[in-house]
Amino acid sequence: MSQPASRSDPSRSLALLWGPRPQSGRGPQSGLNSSQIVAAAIQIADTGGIGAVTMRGIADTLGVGAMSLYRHVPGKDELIDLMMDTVMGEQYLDYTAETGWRRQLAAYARNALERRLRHPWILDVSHNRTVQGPNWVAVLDAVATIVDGIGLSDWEMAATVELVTGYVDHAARNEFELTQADVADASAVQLAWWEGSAPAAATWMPRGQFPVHERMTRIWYNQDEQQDMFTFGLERVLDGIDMLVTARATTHDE
Amino acid sequence: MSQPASRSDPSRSLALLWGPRPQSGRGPQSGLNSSQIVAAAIQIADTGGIGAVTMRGIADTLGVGAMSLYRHVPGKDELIDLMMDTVMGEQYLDYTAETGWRRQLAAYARNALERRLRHPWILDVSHNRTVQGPNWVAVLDAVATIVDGIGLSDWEMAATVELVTGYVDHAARNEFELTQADVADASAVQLAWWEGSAPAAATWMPRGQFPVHERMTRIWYNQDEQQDMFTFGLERVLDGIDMLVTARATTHDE
DNA sequence: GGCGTCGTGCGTACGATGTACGCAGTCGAT
DNA sequence: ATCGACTGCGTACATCGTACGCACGACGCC
Repeated sequence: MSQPASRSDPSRSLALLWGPRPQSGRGPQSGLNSSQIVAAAIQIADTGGIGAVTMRGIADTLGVGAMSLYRHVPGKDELIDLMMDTVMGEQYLDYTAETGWRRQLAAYARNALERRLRHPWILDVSHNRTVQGPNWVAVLDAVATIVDGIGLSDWEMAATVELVTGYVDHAARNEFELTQADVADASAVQLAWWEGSAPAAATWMPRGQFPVHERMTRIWYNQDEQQDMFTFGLERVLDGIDMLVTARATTHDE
Repeated sequence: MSQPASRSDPSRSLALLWGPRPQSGRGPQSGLNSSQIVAAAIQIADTGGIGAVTMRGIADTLGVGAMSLYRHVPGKDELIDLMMDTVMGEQYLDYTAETGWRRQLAAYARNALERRLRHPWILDVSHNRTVQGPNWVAVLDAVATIVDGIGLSDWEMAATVELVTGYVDHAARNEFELTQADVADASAVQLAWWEGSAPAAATWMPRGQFPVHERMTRIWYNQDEQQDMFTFGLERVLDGIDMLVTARATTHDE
């Protein structure tokens, strides 16, 4: 994929995401379409991460030639935009079963976390790609609807949605990292270093120099803590929003 | 750089980050060292993003051959670990000039935001790299020290630090994105689409289908709003933490 | 039916990137 | 002086995205 240096024309992605599906013309009937390509790409990403997604790999999975993909998807950038919007389609949109904005936001957050953990490569797709397709927009609209009418200004609503979605991304990232074998390995190595149990640790580790950090390290590197940490952080964020909403209601009452 | 698929042995990075600098031996005196390589890499990244950092590019900048870099840095993964820790060294560590944990956390957050905006490529380095060097650990220790002794358990402290640092990452990402020409371009295109002013918009855009999202879009895509949004979000987070700290103090008083 | 054009699949080739391997030369220890 | 450690780096290779153009099938027009 293109690194965060530059990317292709966003109009190409927008046309793909929102435009009508191309109708068959005078040429031979195609045995391939963009949905199949996107699905294969998602499957590969789910298994091996975003880095494992190559045009050749997708072509192999589909049993076609690599270059034939380009008849249906203009480029890899566009393909990734399509992938992102496709998985966005898995996001639950209706939270009215929960009463009150707070419960609804919490439900959204948990659902969003699940989806990220099911497709953790989402977290590794550069955020330089803000081309939003129908599913993505629907999700944002659903979240924004939760905080609509609770007494916040449009600006505050926009900032609140951003705060919550950003929190989910961050939390998912942390939780996912510790499930990765190589990251778990790195964490284990570092934890061992800090605890002085690694062979070379005694040579270099400045034990005692970062006392608070040492106390925190055992918690940060413990995979079993992450679920509770998600809840902790979410409650803090919701508490903060709650204070604002309450202040708004109080001001409004006067 | 290696995509989030797998990465090199973390011990190599740890040894580089924490171990002693290699002493000159019997060979010719080297005109090159890892610090120069890291500095050149950071300069390239600051200018063109993390994607612009290539071993050949670094070698060109330093006027040496690409392969000679490998005498000093085992691989690109390790180089990036070094880069990360080096810029971490720019983070201010002493916030005692501010009174109270809340002001101190806010000061840390602002300083951390600045650093990220100065080196935005940080945000694009995969978080699969959790190998922490001396500077990184010092930063975490400093933040953790701010919340030490305010009545939270170790676990709560760890979660609080995670919440705040995650918030800064997310806020920086949003703020930085909108300064990027290509992202600004994508945003402008999309905003035009949503406002119906783009040439092809009338054909495909489902105007009216996502009413709340449409109201939010103008705010989200407006670069001038981001600074205020950072403050908004930070205050909400700090409010949430404050509620907990207050609750702890109240419980303690009883 | 024949011809021309559109549309599909895809092989070849190329630029870009990380890095394994090994050569040539310098330096220090014996 | 010799040998081994150490440095710089050229060559080559694997991998990856994709430009270009060939071959063939399908459709519309005459």
